[in-house]
Amino acid sequence: QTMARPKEFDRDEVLDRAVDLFWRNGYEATSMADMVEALGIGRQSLYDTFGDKHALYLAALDRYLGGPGALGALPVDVPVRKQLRAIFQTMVDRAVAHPERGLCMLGAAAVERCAEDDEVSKRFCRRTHELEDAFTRRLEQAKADGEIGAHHDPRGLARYLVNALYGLQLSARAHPRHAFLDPILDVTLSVLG
Amino acid sequence: QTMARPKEFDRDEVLDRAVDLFWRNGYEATSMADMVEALGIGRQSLYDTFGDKHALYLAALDRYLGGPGALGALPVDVPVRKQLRAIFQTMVDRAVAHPERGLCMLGAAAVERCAEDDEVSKRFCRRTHELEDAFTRRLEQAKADGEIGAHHDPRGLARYLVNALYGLQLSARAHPRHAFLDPILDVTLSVLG
DNA sequence: GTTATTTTGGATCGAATGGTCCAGAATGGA
DNA sequence: TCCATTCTGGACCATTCGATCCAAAATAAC
Repeated sequence: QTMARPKEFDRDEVLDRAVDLFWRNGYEATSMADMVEALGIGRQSLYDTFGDKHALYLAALDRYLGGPGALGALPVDVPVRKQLRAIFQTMVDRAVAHPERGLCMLGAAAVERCAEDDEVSKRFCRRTHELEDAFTRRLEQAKADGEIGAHHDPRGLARYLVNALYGLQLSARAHPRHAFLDPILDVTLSVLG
Repeated sequence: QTMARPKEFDRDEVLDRAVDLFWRNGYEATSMADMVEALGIGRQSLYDTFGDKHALYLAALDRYLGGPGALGALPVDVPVRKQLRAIFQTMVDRAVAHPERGLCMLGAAAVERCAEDDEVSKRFCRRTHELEDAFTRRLEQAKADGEIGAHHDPRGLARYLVNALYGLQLSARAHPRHAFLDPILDVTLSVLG
């Protein structure tokens, strides 16, 4: 077989720009014309590479989930309070640094499209679960190590933390400033005692 | 002047249906054709009464804010813990009862349109402030009454509560079930001591 | 060099969009 | 009764949407 003409663009590079655009403007508000312009590739190349708009959106969402939205590891050799504080602080820092895009592309996707898009819904539920499980495991370890009191319920605590993290998504949109968001973290993490 | 032919529909009734549609599908995903069909009035009547789509959206949003999304009073003669628990529980109950529409129309509006719509942004910031102030005032009173410990910071606590409330918006979308959401409330409210 | 295959981007498609026009129906005042 | 005014709903408009077509350019295998 012949290899013919090679692509003139890098797929992942283009996808990153698509992530940025969808992240900032959402699905419906982003037209394929906007995409062609922002991606800097031809219309036909775009359709050939990614399929239709919906497929491009899912590809961008998955790229986000494996990149900026990736689930960091939770090593057990770090004090749990410091660790959780760092995770939350990172989220706040990102929200303050990029107020124009929401805190989390997946969260925005869930709000906009969960009702009409099972693929988005599936990813959102899956990621919510992963997040909850990661927190739960870490908190169980912390409980076993005596880092947190024995009266704590790791699973409930984990859900609580995920909920707080989700709350930051909206709080950050109202006030993307450290002076507003940091005190929320203090109270949120104070339940660990 | 003559009065001519009276309208055949009730403005608020129609607006309620518009709220329901925008609430469920968002702004971009709702077409004016959908609106005409769902509202049961003629296209021209719709435009004559509310102006264009954007104006209709803002009218619906304001109707929501004065109706289902209205800020309840926070009387000081009710135990503050029971009061807050009731507020949060009401939100959860509503989310469980209507999983197809998000927890709060304003929250969805903020996520979808804040970046490109100053009017929406303004309403979201204003309401966030109102909510925070209402909680703050109630918590200050509770502190003065000795209902909560003297070490608490009412303002920080209020922001924390608003953040938790916002978090429910997303948590409820992932799992609109009491078994999942109720434990979150327990932990959230446990910071009051 | 020739050829087969692929990329590329402009042209273009039908459908859907938000919005307007207009003729006719319905009403209250004279 | 007649008229002025308003409401109503179908027809209609220009634009934009997502998506496709097609001819020209570019490349690897032969």
